[in-house]
Amino acid sequence: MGRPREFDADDALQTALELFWRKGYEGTSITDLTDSMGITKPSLYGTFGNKEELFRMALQRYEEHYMAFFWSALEQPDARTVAFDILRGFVQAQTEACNPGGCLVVNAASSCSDAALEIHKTIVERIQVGQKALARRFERAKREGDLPADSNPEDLARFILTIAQGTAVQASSGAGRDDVYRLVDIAMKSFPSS
Amino acid sequence: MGRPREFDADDALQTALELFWRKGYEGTSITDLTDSMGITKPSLYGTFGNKEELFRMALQRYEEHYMAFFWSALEQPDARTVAFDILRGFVQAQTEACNPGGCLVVNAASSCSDAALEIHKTIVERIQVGQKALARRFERAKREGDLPADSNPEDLARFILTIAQGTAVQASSGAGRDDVYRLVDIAMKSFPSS
DNA sequence: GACGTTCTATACCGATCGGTATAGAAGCGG
DNA sequence: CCGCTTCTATACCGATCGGTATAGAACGTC
Repeated sequence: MGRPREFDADDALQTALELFWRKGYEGTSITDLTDSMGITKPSLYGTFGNKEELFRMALQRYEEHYMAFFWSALEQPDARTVAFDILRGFVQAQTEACNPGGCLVVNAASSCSDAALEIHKTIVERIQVGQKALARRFERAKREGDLPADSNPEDLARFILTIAQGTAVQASSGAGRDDVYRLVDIAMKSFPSS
Repeated sequence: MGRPREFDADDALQTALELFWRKGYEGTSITDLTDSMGITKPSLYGTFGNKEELFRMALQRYEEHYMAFFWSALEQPDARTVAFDILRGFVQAQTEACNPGGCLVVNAASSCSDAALEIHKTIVERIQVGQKALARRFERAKREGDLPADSNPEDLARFILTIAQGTAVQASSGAGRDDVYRLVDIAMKSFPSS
């Protein structure tokens, strides 16, 4: 009942996601958003609440649409394949020509004026969730004899995600995909096997 | 001649540097700056020009005071020591208790509203300068037989700086110094020797 | 076709953004 | 003490920030 909205909320959210991805949370203004989404401010606030809620929805969409590879990589049979798939997945997302460069999470992790403290906390928390999940996967690998008995799963998880975060900065700075792929190959030499 | 200024410009610049370091370029407002520096806006503009010039001066001071280890590391005798010293130096600066977390350059590299495009360009350029210098050092090492003949100096330089950028994100996210030191040790396993 | 509901358009809100005009206070050489 | 210069304090500038009040337009229901 009532007047139907004249825009597709999903399309609009996707547009917002891309803006936040490219310009960060604080670097993206409401006017930027409404202009690109092709809607007016009351429509934005009526549909998405406010800027912070909109960002959180965009973040969730980002994880679902662009970070899905992470959770499927965890299901790979051996630790080395898990690590390699994760790194390749990150690089692919960060350097896709049709995507903004870098990583929405890493870009947002650095923007931290006092007003955006809550956003920053959320971002850090999302990173921790991924890191913990990867560490648990590596613990399992260690139990299964898939990683050496003297290896430290937490350290390895931190290592892999640090590489991913570093490549995000590289991608934001204009590094090419092939450059970063070779970098992943170098990093993987550190990864213990069997 | 004329009335002498009532504050120490160097102290004020240091304060500005720490603010930019912690909150990024756009996350730091003029009011934040004047409050922390203990001076008024006309004094700030009279002494430092404007916000962008102040940031550039802070950036220069940052490189001189906190990134000096980079250039002295380049003078180490072998490539492996160069790489290791650079990584340890970055981690030390990024996790020093009396410093803000992370890296001023990396934090600023991600904040990119339309208004800060020039700052972003400068930041990317500073990263490239360091990366090129390191690549040249590795080229020399290759000529000197210090690195394998089939190694790629540019890729190795990118690898080292990617680790440094990744650890900056980790440090901004609250990782401890020892955690990151162990991470450097893992990364260094990838580094070719002799 | 009137009604209640939901969306849209315009115009506006106080607060803050980076930056500055103006006037007075503090030092110098004469 | 006097200019002259330089810094400081207050008060202000237009623009933009995130967010909203109000009125009208577009639907389904009765």
